[in-house]
Amino acid sequence: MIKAVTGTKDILPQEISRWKYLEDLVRQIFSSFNYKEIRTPVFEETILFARGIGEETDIVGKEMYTFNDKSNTSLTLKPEMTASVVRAFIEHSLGKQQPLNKFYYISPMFRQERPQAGRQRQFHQFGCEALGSTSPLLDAEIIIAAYEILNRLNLKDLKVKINSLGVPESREAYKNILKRHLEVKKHLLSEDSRKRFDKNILRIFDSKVESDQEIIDNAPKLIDYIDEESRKDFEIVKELLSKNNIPFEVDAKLVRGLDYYTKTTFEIISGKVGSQSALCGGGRYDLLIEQLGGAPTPGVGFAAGIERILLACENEKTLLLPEERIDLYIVRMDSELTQKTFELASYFRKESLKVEIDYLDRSVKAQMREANKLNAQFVLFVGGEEYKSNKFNLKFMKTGEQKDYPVDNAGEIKSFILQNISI
RNA sequence: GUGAGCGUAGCUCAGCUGGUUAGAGUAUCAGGUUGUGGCCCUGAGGGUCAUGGGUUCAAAUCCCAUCGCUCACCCCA
Repeated sequence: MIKAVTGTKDILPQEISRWKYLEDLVRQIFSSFNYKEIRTPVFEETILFARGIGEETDIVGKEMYTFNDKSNTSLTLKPEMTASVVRAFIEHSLGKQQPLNKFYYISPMFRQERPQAGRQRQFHQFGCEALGSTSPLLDAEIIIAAYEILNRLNLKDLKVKINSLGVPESREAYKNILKRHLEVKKHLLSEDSRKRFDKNILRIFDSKVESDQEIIDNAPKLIDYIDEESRKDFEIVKELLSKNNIPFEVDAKLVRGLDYYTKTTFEIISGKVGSQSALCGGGRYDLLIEQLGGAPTPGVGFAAGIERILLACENEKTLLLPEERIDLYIVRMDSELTQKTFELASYFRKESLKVEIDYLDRSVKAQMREANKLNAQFVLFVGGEEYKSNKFNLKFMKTGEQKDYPVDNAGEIKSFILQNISI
C-alpha cells in the first residue's frame, strides 16, 4: 500500500470543518486590521532562504527540502514565509506604491525534521508581515491580532512571552559581556551549550538542561543591555499590550532561532500541545529587507502553527462546531423513478438547497436510514400511491409530520423547506 | 541526526507463561411482513495477526532483521 510520506498528513472531510472554521476566523481578524492576503509559490530559489533565514540556523543547515530542477537550479520548499513575502515585496516594488504594506497569509510549509506531536514535515501556518514602519504600534498590533485569534478559539492555557533583542550593535556588545561572564563556567555547561558558546552564544538561553538553567539565571540579561531606542520602543509595546488587556510576561531568555530578528520578539505558548508548546512566534526584523537586496525597510511579523492550534483546541475541547446537516433527502420508492428523482434533486440544488439522493438502488428503509445519518431536515418521497395521484409526500424529520404536494408545484415544496430549515 | 515504545478486521482494542477453524465493541451491508429514519433485535461480509527470516512437532504469541507509526531530544510553528 502506498502511504502518505513520513511527516505528511491527509486532512480528511471529517476534519475539514475545523480547518475552515480557523481559516475563516484568521481572514476575519486580519481583515479587521486591514492586512491584505498574499500568496507566494511553494518553492523558491534556495539562496533566498539561505540568505534570509541565515546559514547558521538549523532550518537552513539541516531542515530544508532542497532539490535541483532540470536546469540545475537549486530550489527549496518554503520552510517559512517571511523570506518569500519580502522577496515578493522587493520584486514588485510594493514599497514604492505605498509606504506601509500589511500582508497576511495561510500556507503550507516544509521542514525535514523527525515528526512528533505538533510537528510535521508539511505543516501549515498563518501569519502576517507589516513592512515599512519602525513604529512599536505595529509590534503591539500583531501580538494583539495573534492573541485575538487564539482567544476567539476559546483557548485558555495561553502564555504570551515577549522580549527585546535590541539592535545588532547593542546585541554584539552584550554578547561580549555574556561571553566574559560564562567563560569561567564554560566547563560546567552541557555539551550542546558549549557548542552554542562558540556558534551562537544567545542560544544557550534556550537550553532545557537543568544544570544549565542555574548558570543562565545568574548570567546578565540582554534586555538590560539593549540600546536606548529599543528600550523605549519596548516600553511602548508593553504599555499598549497592557491597555489592550493582553496578559504577557517579559521573558529575558526568549531569544529565537532565526537570525533576522531585532528589537521585539514574542511567542505565545500553550500547555496543551505536548512538548512543542509554541503556537505562535514572531518579532521585528528591521534589517532583513535590505539584506535581501531591497531598500532599507523595517518589518515585523509572526507565524502561527495551524496543526498545533487545532491540537490545542482538540485537547481543550474548545471548538463547538455546528453539526453537519443537509436540507433535503429525496427517497425514490420505485426504481422507474430514478431519473425523476435526479431531476428533482437538480431543481432543488439550483435553488441552493443541500440535497442528496440514493445512488445504490437501495430500499426505502435504507434510504431513510441514510437520510437520518445525513441529518436531513426534510425527506421527499417520490413514488407510490401519492405519485399515482400526482403528488409528492414531504416529511419534516424533526417532528415526523408528512404532507402531500402536487407534483407540478415543486416551488411550493421549496418555499416550505426554506421557511423551516432555519429552525 | 540520537533515544524509547508500539505495529491483530475501516476504527478502538482482547488474545495469560507458544497448542489446533483468530475474537469483541463500533462502523459497513441486509433483514425485523406488503411504502418511511432515529432506539432495539437478528444475520452477513471484512484479517497473508506490518514484512522477511529463524527457533519449535507447533508461533499472532519467542528471537533477529527490515519497514512503518508514536513520543521525546536537538530545533522550531
